[in-house]
Amino acid sequence: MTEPVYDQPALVESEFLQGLPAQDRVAILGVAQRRPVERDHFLLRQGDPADRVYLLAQGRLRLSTVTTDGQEVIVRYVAPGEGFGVAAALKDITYPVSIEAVENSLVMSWDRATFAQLMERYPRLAMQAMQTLAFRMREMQDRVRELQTERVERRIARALLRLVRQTGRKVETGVLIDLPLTRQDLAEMTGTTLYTVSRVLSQWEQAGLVESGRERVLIRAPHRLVTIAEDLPPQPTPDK
Amino acid sequence: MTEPVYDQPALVESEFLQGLPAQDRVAILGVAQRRPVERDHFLLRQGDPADRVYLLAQGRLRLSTVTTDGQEVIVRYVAPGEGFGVAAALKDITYPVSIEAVENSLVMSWDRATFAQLMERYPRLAMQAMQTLAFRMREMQDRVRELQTERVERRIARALLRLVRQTGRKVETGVLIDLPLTRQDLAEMTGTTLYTVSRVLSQWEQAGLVESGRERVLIRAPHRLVTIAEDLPPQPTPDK
DNA sequence: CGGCCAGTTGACGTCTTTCAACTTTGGTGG
DNA sequence: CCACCAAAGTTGAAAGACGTCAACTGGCCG
Repeated sequence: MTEPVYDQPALVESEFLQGLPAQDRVAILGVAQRRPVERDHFLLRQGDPADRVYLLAQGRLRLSTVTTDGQEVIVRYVAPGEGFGVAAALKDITYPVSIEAVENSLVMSWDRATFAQLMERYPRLAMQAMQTLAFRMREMQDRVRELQTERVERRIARALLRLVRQTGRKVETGVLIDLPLTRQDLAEMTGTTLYTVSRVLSQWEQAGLVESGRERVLIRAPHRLVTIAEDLPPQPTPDK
Repeated sequence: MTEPVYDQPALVESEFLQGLPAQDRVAILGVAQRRPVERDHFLLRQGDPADRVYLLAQGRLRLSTVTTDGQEVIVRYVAPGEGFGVAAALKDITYPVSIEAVENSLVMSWDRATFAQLMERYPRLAMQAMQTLAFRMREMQDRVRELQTERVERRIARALLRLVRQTGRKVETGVLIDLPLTRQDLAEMTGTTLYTVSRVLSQWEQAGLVESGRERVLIRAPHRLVTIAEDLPPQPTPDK
């Protein structure tokens, strides 16, 4: 994992470098700093000076904040090809999240000044950064709406479906969320407790919706999960 | 309110035009469309095609979404000098929020293509737009954290303090939130019900913290509200 | 003057958390 | 290779925060 990084599919198809000709992509990636981060290690901690813009080349990261009284909140998982730290490097003095690798990962990064120059030189890059920010903004807004209006069960369903989209891997019996994922993690994503997550998953397991074990969730019936997430009429039983 | 708009303090100090020389500001504002929106009227509705970028010159707006089952969520209030619709016009086909004037207002706007040209011509404008997005992003993240980890009372305290910062007006007995604000509005900002808001405000009124009436909230002891919002040691409780 | 809208408050229900005790799983070292 | 241990998960019971429903008050405006 040392040489051929520039033409990895994750980087070529990356939202981050979208719309840029191959030669510009190479130029931009060429001046990036590269750094491997091992599983369970932190790339940086909440409160560190926000001086770099990042792009994930390989692996998987988790961004989380911890409140003053110690409660953790998972802000999001980062997949290969996604940028992160853009907003912070642009606006803040320190990063508002801690960043941990949940798989062995490789991150590319530019310091703030370099990235500013790059954006100036490649306006397309600036445009992309902006669109990404706009997109994340929208996601956050949706999450606020969810938290304000929806019950726990539905929020968990949505969280799982998001994970399926981002890191789902098809297997014979369904879609596996290809990530070590504890009850606690799900709780921190949805604003509930690990106990409630455990109860909900148990119930779904009974119903044949999912199959879950230690740090592992397999979705057996994604469409039924969707009906829970969207409050559609209960599929198999058309009574009422 | 028809002629001298360009040099209004709200526009000069606007985050939106920050860092631009006066003559560029005039140029940018010069090509803007201007439109008054009367109190209780909608500038646009959730689902309308997102084709314009806006800047509020005067008045006050409320951005809100309504869920499929009819529950409303207030995303934020907009004060003079603030831009809005930037993320949507950049990324989406339709606006994700409805925008209503809570006071008689005047909005400036540019269509998407014009705004793109302006950003190209005045890179500083693009930079500002980006920083604003980054800032909003951070706010949203904070709100998610709040919703996930804090009790209703504290969320209401925080919401009021935010409103104080944005639209507080000093009067003899405290700080008045200078906006028609119902219990329902506060509930939609904090993810609770108007009943709970009413109970909390009543309780605070008993304690001499606030004074509230129909569509009106006056903060008598902001510092004590802060202790509720931040969970500081339960402050030396003076008599009263 | 009547109707309407915002607000208040009690009673009650329920979703979710909290606490505690327990089981299961998987990695590690003897 | 197996036993052990810590971490992850499960589940019952009880408490509590908050939502829901209903009845009521009060101010405002046509």
